[in-house]
Amino acid sequence: MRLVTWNVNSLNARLGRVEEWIAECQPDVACLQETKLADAAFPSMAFAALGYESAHHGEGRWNGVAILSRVGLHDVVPGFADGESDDPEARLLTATCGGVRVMSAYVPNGRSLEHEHYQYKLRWLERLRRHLDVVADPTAPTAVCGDFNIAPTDLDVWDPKAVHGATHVSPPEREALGRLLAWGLADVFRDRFPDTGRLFSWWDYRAGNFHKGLGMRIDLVLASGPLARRVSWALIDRNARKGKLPSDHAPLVVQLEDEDAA
DNA sequence: ATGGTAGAGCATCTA
Repeated sequence: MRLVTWNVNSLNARLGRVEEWIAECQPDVACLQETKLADAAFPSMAFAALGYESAHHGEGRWNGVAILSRVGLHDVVPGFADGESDDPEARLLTATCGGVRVMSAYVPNGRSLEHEHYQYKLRWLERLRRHLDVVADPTAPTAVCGDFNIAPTDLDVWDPKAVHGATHVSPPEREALGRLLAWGLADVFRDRFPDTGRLFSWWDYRAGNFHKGLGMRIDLVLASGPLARRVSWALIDRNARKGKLPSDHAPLVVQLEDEDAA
Protein backbone atom coordinates (compact mmCIF):
# COMPACT_ATOMS: atom_id res chain seq x y z
CA MET A 1 0.00 0.00 0.00
CA ARG A 2 1.21 3.48 -0.87
CA LEU A 3 0.07 6.17 1.58
CA VAL A 4 0.54 9.91 1.11
CA THR A 5 -0.22 13.11 3.02
CA TRP A 6 -0.29 16.54 1.41
CA ASN A 7 -1.40 19.98 2.53
CA VAL A 8 -2.66 21.29 -0.82
CA ASN A 9 -3.48 24.86 0.34
CA SER A 10 -6.82 25.16 -1.46
CA LEU A 11 -8.14 22.38 -3.66
CA ASN A 12 -9.89 24.98 -5.82
CA ALA A 13 -6.56 26.57 -6.63
CA ARG A 14 -4.71 23.25 -6.87
CA LEU A 15 -7.08 20.62 -8.30
CA GLY A 16 -5.32 20.26 -11.67
CA ARG A 17 -1.95 19.90 -9.99
CA VAL A 18 -3.30 17.44 -7.41
CA GLU A 19 -4.96 15.28 -10.10
CA GLU A 20 -1.74 15.25 -12.11
CA TRP A 21 0.43 14.38 -9.14
CA ILE A 22 -1.91 11.60 -7.96
CA ALA A 23 -2.01 10.09 -11.45
CA GLU A 24 1.80 10.06 -11.43
CA CYS A 25 2.38 8.92 -7.83
CA GLN A 26 -0.42 6.30 -7.81
CA PRO A 27 -1.08 6.32 -4.06
CA ASP A 28 -3.57 3.84 -2.64
CA VAL A 29 -4.58 6.25 0.11
CA ALA A 30 -4.13 10.04 0.05
CA CYS A 31 -4.76 12.33 3.03
CA LEU A 32 -5.26 15.96 2.01
CA GLN A 33 -5.35 19.04 4.21
CA GLU A 34 -6.41 22.66 3.72
CA THR A 35 -8.90 21.93 0.97
CA LYS A 36 -10.63 25.22 1.90
CA LEU A 37 -13.90 23.77 0.62
CA ALA A 38 -17.40 23.11 1.89
CA ASP A 39 -18.41 19.46 1.61
CA ALA A 40 -20.83 20.28 -1.23
CA ALA A 41 -17.97 21.79 -3.27
CA PHE A 42 -15.58 18.86 -2.85
CA PRO A 43 -14.69 17.47 -6.32
CA SER A 44 -15.43 13.81 -5.57
CA MET A 45 -16.17 13.09 -9.24
CA ALA A 46 -12.70 14.24 -10.30
CA PHE A 47 -11.15 11.77 -7.88
CA ALA A 48 -13.64 9.03 -8.82
CA ALA A 49 -12.44 9.44 -12.41
CA LEU A 50 -8.93 8.63 -11.16
CA GLY A 51 -10.25 5.52 -9.37
CA TYR A 52 -10.65 6.87 -5.83
CA GLU A 53 -13.44 6.85 -3.34
CA SER A 54 -13.29 9.94 -1.16
CA ALA A 55 -14.48 11.46 2.08
CA HIS A 56 -14.28 15.15 2.98
CA HIS A 57 -14.80 17.18 6.13
CA GLY A 58 -14.89 20.88 5.33
CA GLU A 59 -16.33 24.20 6.34
CA GLY A 60 -15.68 26.47 3.34
CA ARG A 61 -13.18 29.28 3.59
CA TRP A 62 -10.52 27.66 5.69
CA ASN A 63 -9.25 24.28 6.86
CA GLY A 64 -10.93 21.19 5.36
CA VAL A 65 -9.49 17.65 5.24
CA ALA A 66 -10.04 14.71 2.89
CA ILE A 67 -9.14 11.06 2.46
CA LEU A 68 -8.95 9.44 -0.98
CA SER A 69 -8.73 5.67 -1.27
CA ARG A 70 -8.70 3.01 -3.95
CA VAL A 71 -8.50 0.19 -1.35
CA GLY A 72 -11.84 0.81 0.34
CA LEU A 73 -13.15 3.62 2.53
CA HIS A 74 -15.22 2.67 5.56
CA ASP A 75 -16.20 3.77 9.06
CA VAL A 76 -15.74 7.47 8.30
CA VAL A 77 -15.67 9.81 11.30
CA PRO A 78 -15.61 13.59 10.72
CA GLY A 79 -13.93 15.48 13.56
CA PHE A 80 -13.34 14.22 17.08
CA ALA A 81 -15.04 11.14 18.53
CA ASP A 82 -14.08 12.00 22.12
CA GLY A 83 -17.64 12.80 23.19
CA GLU A 84 -16.92 16.48 23.78
CA SER A 85 -18.41 19.38 21.83
CA ASP A 86 -17.82 19.59 18.08
CA ASP A 87 -14.59 21.19 16.93
CA PRO A 88 -15.55 24.60 15.47
CA GLU A 89 -13.00 24.04 12.68
CA ALA A 90 -12.90 21.17 10.16
CA ARG A 91 -9.47 19.66 10.83
CA LEU A 92 -9.82 15.91 11.30
CA LEU A 93 -11.17 12.97 9.32
CA THR A 94 -10.88 9.27 10.14
CA ALA A 95 -11.57 6.29 7.87
CA THR A 96 -10.53 2.68 7.42
CA CYS A 97 -8.77 2.02 4.12
CA GLY A 98 -7.25 -1.30 3.12
CA GLY A 99 -7.22 -2.55 6.70
CA VAL A 100 -5.55 0.59 8.06
CA ARG A 101 -7.25 3.08 10.39
CA VAL A 102 -6.27 6.34 8.69
CA MET A 103 -6.53 9.89 9.96
CA SER A 104 -6.10 13.08 7.93
CA ALA A 105 -5.25 15.83 10.42
CA TYR A 106 -4.70 19.56 10.03
CA VAL A 107 -3.36 20.68 13.40
CA PRO A 108 -4.05 24.35 14.24
CA ASN A 109 -1.18 26.71 13.43
CA GLY A 110 -1.17 28.52 16.77
CA ARG A 111 -0.26 31.92 15.27
CA SER A 112 1.92 32.98 18.24
CA LEU A 113 2.70 31.69 21.72
CA GLU A 114 0.62 34.53 23.21
CA HIS A 115 -2.36 34.02 20.92
CA GLU A 116 -5.56 32.27 21.99
CA HIS A 117 -5.15 30.06 18.92
CA TYR A 118 -2.00 28.58 20.48
CA GLN A 119 -4.04 27.35 23.46
CA TYR A 120 -6.58 25.95 20.98
CA LYS A 121 -3.68 24.15 19.27
CA LEU A 122 -2.53 22.56 22.54
CA ARG A 123 -6.08 21.53 23.49
CA TRP A 124 -6.61 20.20 19.96
CA LEU A 125 -3.57 17.93 20.27
CA GLU A 126 -4.86 16.55 23.58
CA ARG A 127 -8.23 15.88 21.96
CA LEU A 128 -6.50 14.06 19.10
CA ARG A 129 -4.75 11.89 21.66
CA ARG A 130 -8.10 11.00 23.29
CA HIS A 131 -9.72 10.55 19.86
CA LEU A 132 -7.15 7.82 19.15
CA ASP A 133 -8.39 5.87 22.17
CA VAL A 134 -11.91 5.86 20.71
CA VAL A 135 -11.33 5.19 17.00
CA ALA A 136 -8.04 3.29 16.81
CA ASP A 137 -5.80 0.70 18.43
CA PRO A 138 -2.00 0.94 18.67
CA THR A 139 -1.68 -2.84 18.28
CA ALA A 140 -3.55 -2.67 14.94
CA PRO A 141 -2.49 -0.83 11.74
CA THR A 142 -3.05 2.88 12.41
CA ALA A 143 -1.72 5.94 10.52
CA VAL A 144 -2.15 9.51 11.71
CA CYS A 145 -1.24 11.61 8.68
CA GLY A 146 -1.21 15.32 8.13
CA ASP A 147 0.09 18.80 8.67
CA PHE A 148 1.00 18.87 12.36
CA ASN A 149 2.31 22.44 12.33
CA ILE A 150 5.03 21.14 14.67
CA ALA A 151 8.68 20.58 13.81
CA PRO A 152 9.43 17.56 16.04
CA THR A 153 13.07 18.48 16.72
CA ASP A 154 15.55 21.20 15.75
CA LEU A 155 16.75 18.87 12.97
CA ASP A 156 13.39 19.61 11.33
CA VAL A 157 14.00 23.37 11.15
CA TRP A 158 16.31 25.33 8.83
CA ASP A 159 17.61 27.51 11.67
CA PRO A 160 16.47 26.94 15.27
CA LYS A 161 17.68 30.42 16.23
CA ALA A 162 15.46 32.03 13.60
CA VAL A 163 12.29 30.42 14.97
CA HIS A 164 13.10 30.44 18.68
CA GLY A 165 10.11 31.72 20.65
CA ALA A 166 7.66 31.06 17.83
CA THR A 167 5.06 28.37 17.26
CA HIS A 168 5.94 25.00 15.68
CA VAL A 169 9.00 24.51 17.92
CA SER A 170 7.83 25.38 21.45
CA PRO A 171 8.31 22.71 24.14
CA PRO A 172 4.56 22.38 24.93
CA GLU A 173 3.76 21.56 21.29
CA ARG A 174 6.62 19.12 21.02
CA GLU A 175 5.59 17.50 24.31
CA ALA A 176 2.01 17.13 23.04
CA LEU A 177 3.37 15.44 19.92
CA GLY A 178 5.44 13.24 22.21
CA ARG A 179 2.27 12.14 23.99
CA LEU A 180 0.78 11.13 20.62
CA LEU A 181 3.90 9.08 19.90
CA ALA A 182 3.73 7.55 23.38
CA TRP A 183 0.27 6.19 22.53
CA GLY A 184 2.14 3.86 20.18
CA LEU A 185 3.06 5.74 17.03
CA ALA A 186 6.32 6.25 15.14
CA ASP A 187 7.40 9.16 12.91
CA VAL A 188 8.12 6.87 9.97
CA PHE A 189 9.97 9.41 7.83
CA ARG A 190 12.36 10.49 10.59
CA ASP A 191 12.95 6.89 11.61
CA ARG A 192 14.36 6.23 8.13
CA PHE A 193 16.58 9.33 8.15
CA PRO A 194 17.49 9.72 11.84
CA ASP A 195 20.37 12.17 11.38
CA THR A 196 19.63 14.00 8.12
CA GLY A 197 18.75 17.68 8.23
CA ARG A 198 17.14 19.86 5.57
CA LEU A 199 14.46 17.29 4.77
CA PHE A 200 11.62 19.79 4.84
CA SER A 201 7.96 19.54 3.83
CA TRP A 202 6.93 23.19 4.10
CA TRP A 203 8.51 26.49 3.04
CA ASP A 204 7.15 29.98 3.66
CA TYR A 205 5.99 31.43 0.34
CA ARG A 206 7.63 34.69 1.25
CA ALA A 207 11.20 35.83 0.59
CA GLY A 208 11.94 32.91 -1.78
CA ASN A 209 12.41 30.55 1.14
CA PHE A 210 11.80 27.40 -0.93
CA HIS A 211 14.64 28.24 -3.29
CA LYS A 212 16.88 29.12 -0.36
CA GLY A 213 16.11 25.79 1.32
CA LEU A 214 14.61 27.54 4.36
CA GLY A 215 11.78 25.31 5.56
CA MET A 216 10.50 22.94 8.21
CA ARG A 217 9.42 19.31 8.36
CA ILE A 218 5.91 19.60 9.76
CA ASP A 219 4.00 17.10 7.59
CA LEU A 220 4.14 13.68 9.21
CA VAL A 221 2.92 10.12 8.95
CA LEU A 222 2.69 8.61 12.43
CA ALA A 223 2.27 4.83 12.27
CA SER A 224 1.48 2.25 14.91
CA GLY A 225 4.00 -0.57 15.42
CA PRO A 226 2.28 -3.10 13.15
CA LEU A 227 2.21 -0.53 10.34
CA ALA A 228 5.63 1.06 10.95
CA ARG A 229 7.20 -2.38 10.52
CA ARG A 230 5.80 -2.52 6.99
CA VAL A 231 7.44 0.70 5.73
CA SER A 232 9.82 -0.06 2.86
CA TRP A 233 10.59 3.55 1.90
CA ALA A 234 9.45 7.11 2.48
CA LEU A 235 10.12 10.36 0.65
CA ILE A 236 9.09 14.01 0.54
CA ASP A 237 8.39 14.85 -3.10
CA ARG A 238 9.74 18.35 -3.66
CA ASN A 239 9.09 17.85 -7.39
CA ALA A 240 5.40 18.43 -6.61
CA ARG A 241 6.38 22.09 -6.23
CA LYS A 242 7.61 22.43 -9.82
CA GLY A 243 6.03 25.06 -12.05
CA LYS A 244 3.82 27.98 -11.17
CA LEU A 245 1.75 28.41 -8.01
CA PRO A 246 2.54 25.25 -6.05
CA SER A 247 1.29 24.50 -2.56
CA ASP A 248 3.62 25.74 0.15
CA HIS A 249 3.83 22.07 1.27
CA ALA A 250 5.34 19.05 -0.48
CA PRO A 251 3.64 15.65 -0.22
CA LEU A 252 5.07 12.89 1.96
CA VAL A 253 4.90 9.43 0.36
CA VAL A 254 5.17 6.23 2.43
CA GLN A 255 5.42 2.81 0.81
CA LEU A 256 4.11 -0.09 2.91
CA GLU A 257 4.68 -3.76 2.28
CA ASP A 258 1.68 -6.07 2.20
CA GLU A 259 0.61 -7.34 5.61
CA ASP A 260 1.70 -10.94 4.95
CA ALA A 261 5.10 -9.82 3.60
CA ALA A 262 6.02 -7.77 6.69
C1' DA B 1 13.16 48.39 7.35
C1' DT B 2 8.90 43.06 11.58
C1' DG B 3 9.88 43.07 5.45
C1' DG B 4 8.28 38.99 1.89
C1' DT B 5 3.80 35.66 -1.05
C1' DA B 6 -0.34 33.04 -1.65
C1' DG B 7 -5.50 31.98 -1.06
C1' DA B 8 -10.23 33.50 -0.11
C1' DG B 9 -12.93 37.12 -1.26
C1' DC B 10 -13.54 42.11 -1.45
C1' DA B 11 -11.56 44.28 3.80
C1' DT B 12 -8.81 41.87 5.77
C1' DC B 13 -7.80 37.25 7.87
C1' DT B 14 -4.95 33.13 7.68
C1' DA B 15 -0.79 30.89 6.93
